[in-house]
Amino acid sequence: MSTKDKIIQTSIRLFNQHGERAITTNHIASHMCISPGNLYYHFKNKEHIIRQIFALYSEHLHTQFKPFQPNEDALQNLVGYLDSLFELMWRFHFFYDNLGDILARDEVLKKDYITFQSSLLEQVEAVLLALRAGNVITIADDEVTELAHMLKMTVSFWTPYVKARRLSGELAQQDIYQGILKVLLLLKAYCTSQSLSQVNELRTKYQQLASDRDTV
Amino acid sequence: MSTKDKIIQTSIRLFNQHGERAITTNHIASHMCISPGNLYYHFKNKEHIIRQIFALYSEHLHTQFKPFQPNEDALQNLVGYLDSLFELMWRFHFFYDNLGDILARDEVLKKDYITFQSSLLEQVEAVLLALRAGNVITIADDEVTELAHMLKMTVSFWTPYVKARRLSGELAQQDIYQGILKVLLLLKAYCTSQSLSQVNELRTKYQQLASDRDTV
DNA sequence: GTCTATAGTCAGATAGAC
DNA sequence: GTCTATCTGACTATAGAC
Repeated sequence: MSTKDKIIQTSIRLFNQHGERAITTNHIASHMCISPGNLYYHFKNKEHIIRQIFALYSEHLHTQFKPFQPNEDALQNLVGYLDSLFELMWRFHFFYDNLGDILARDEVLKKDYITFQSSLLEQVEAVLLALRAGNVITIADDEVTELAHMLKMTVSFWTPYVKARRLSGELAQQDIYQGILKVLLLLKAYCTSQSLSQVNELRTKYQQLASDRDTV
Repeated sequence: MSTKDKIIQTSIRLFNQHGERAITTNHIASHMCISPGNLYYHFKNKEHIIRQIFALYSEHLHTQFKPFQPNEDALQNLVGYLDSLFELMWRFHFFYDNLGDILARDEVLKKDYITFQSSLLEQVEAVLLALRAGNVITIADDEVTELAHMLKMTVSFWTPYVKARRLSGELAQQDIYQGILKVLLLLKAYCTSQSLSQVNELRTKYQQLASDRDTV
């Protein structure tokens, strides 16, 4: 792996562990056993490191989330979608721990973020409409956007919500499953009578995956 | 107003406007036209200012949220509860913009926060049970806690969610009403057939209050 | 209680040798 | 590409006069 890539990977790990604000460029360099000067050879400054991480984040999201194929099972597609989404939240949750602060310091990143979130909203709306077309949920047109926002907010802020409620900040895989359960809770309210039992089975599955802890 | 109180009020205002990280003790002092030395006469450091603000926040929450009286209209009580909650979120939203960071820097505050959130969760659960007792909602016992978490998360992170999606960070009263609508969306899914029309009326009311903008 | 002046600290970033 | 050495700037906090 190139030094540049190592800087990115180390930064992601340290940011997630200790928070973006607590980790300085010196910390990143010393964790990699390189000099601060070397780090600055590869990146103009800390903002540029974060921009690069954000690029990975949005790239991952765009490659993972293909639109549903009409002939596929809508519910099964949803499960894959959720898993990828929360995998992403797991890898980049530091970003949402400090979202306001990170965006306030970098106008360029903020613009990219807003653009990206707009397109993400449309994707989520498309998923909801596909679920409706597949008879998985029933939802009025004028509630689609509102539910999409709720889903997006839940996925974004679930990890900060969990982390804030425990003393040692470390996140576990189980916490992510709890978040998936919250998404399913949101969807459950819109399920058709045919899909309700399937969604309940899904919830049971994730409850088992999450059950190593008694949190939440 | 005492200098000490003015420091608190000015801090809240500046934190909400520009973010807690961006505002230094020097900013606070110079905005009040007092010296940094004077500020440090009244507060040991910035952490202590934030602790004091958190004390106001939790005090407000505890005084505003009386338990329901059994003979009162449960739905009407809920509306008052929501208004107070979002008033609080309006006044202290800077806290949730940077929650992870603020708590990571102050162990004492973090412990207080966790304790407070625990008791808040119980309050929300009590409200849900009261709504069920008042035939406003139907909900299974094992979903009460999960829904309470969703409500709490929504109220906490609605403002950061909104702020992150616009370039000028200023929040408007309408944004708060959009948040109330999200809470009502969550509850609507659990409404009884008797209460559904009332909740829909409530949603219409808040939609009008929020309609000066086309956001969300 | 309030001021001025300043010490201490540290993150962010650069210059120039190798 | 990488290092050492160093600088700048900003923020926190204190000392001592008024």
